[in-house]
Amino acid sequence: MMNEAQLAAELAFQEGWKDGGHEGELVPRGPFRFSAALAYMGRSENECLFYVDQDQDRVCKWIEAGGERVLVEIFGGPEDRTVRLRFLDEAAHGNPQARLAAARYVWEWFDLGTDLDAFYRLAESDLLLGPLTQRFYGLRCIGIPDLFEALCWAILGQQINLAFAYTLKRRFVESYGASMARDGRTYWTFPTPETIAGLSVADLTPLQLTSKKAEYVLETAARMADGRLTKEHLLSLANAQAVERELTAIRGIGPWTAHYVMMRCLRLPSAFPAGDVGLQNAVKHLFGMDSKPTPVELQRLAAGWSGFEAYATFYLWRVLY
DNA sequence: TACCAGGGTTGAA
DNA sequence: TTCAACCATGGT
Repeated sequence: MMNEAQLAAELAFQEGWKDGGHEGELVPRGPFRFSAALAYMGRSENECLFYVDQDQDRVCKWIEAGGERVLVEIFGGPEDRTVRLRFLDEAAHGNPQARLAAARYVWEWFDLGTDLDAFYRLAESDLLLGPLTQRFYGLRCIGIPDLFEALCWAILGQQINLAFAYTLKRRFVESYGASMARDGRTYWTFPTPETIAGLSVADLTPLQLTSKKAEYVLETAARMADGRLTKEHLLSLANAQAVERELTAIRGIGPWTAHYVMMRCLRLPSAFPAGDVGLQNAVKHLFGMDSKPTPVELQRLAAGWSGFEAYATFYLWRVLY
């Protein structure tokens, strides 16, 4: 069952998606620049779940969605303001279902259903955010639509630098994900909860996960594999507090991880990883402070961002990463 | 070589 | 309820 917000989101997608057979176009709501998305996506050379082409004008991904796997090339439309998809599998050309699933995935991934104007209006009078919305105009909060992938990525990235987090993800994906070779490239999909749930700590520690992280990932996989934890259930909860409670009840998922996933997967606008080191460093940098702001100081700043904390966080991160 | 990194759990006070 | 100790390992 969809709630009201989910229904509105679905209608916006259907309005925005123009299926043209072997190609298609997504028309976002409100301000958007494809190049801003791509600049963010190309930040790590070590990304293993999609390719950003060297001339930086397109991204290719083997998308797994709605029971379909589709190889898609994603590039900018007229004036950088829409997203165009090219389906590289001939099978997809005769399969509207697969094209729809892939388009829906990209719509969510790029957060094309959010009207940024509301965020920009709020940022106008904000000392910190105002300049950022001009600098990164049209940037969407690039997400992680798959819940298991989002949770694993957040857990893997706990308390380590981003470069090493990417290395861990690559090892994890290349050890237990599915792959397909095409045009000299290997495309990977993220491991399924079912696959990971069948492993033990000893299978994961050789990848350089700490044994704690291995336990956390296995526990998360087990819960998703047997249906105790689903994205649909989390989305059906009444409010962000309830989602946070549900997530932090899982060993290895604290407030930071919960809010990170609420922000990048569940798309809750008020998600806010207040203890995040990157967030603290961004504020320190922008204000020219001698030391990082405390979580309390950060919360005070964020009081003016009510309802847009997630976007504020993403724009602040963009300053450093 | 220290110190830090897009944290979390545990157990004592 | 709060807080320090501990976890462990690559990057700089």
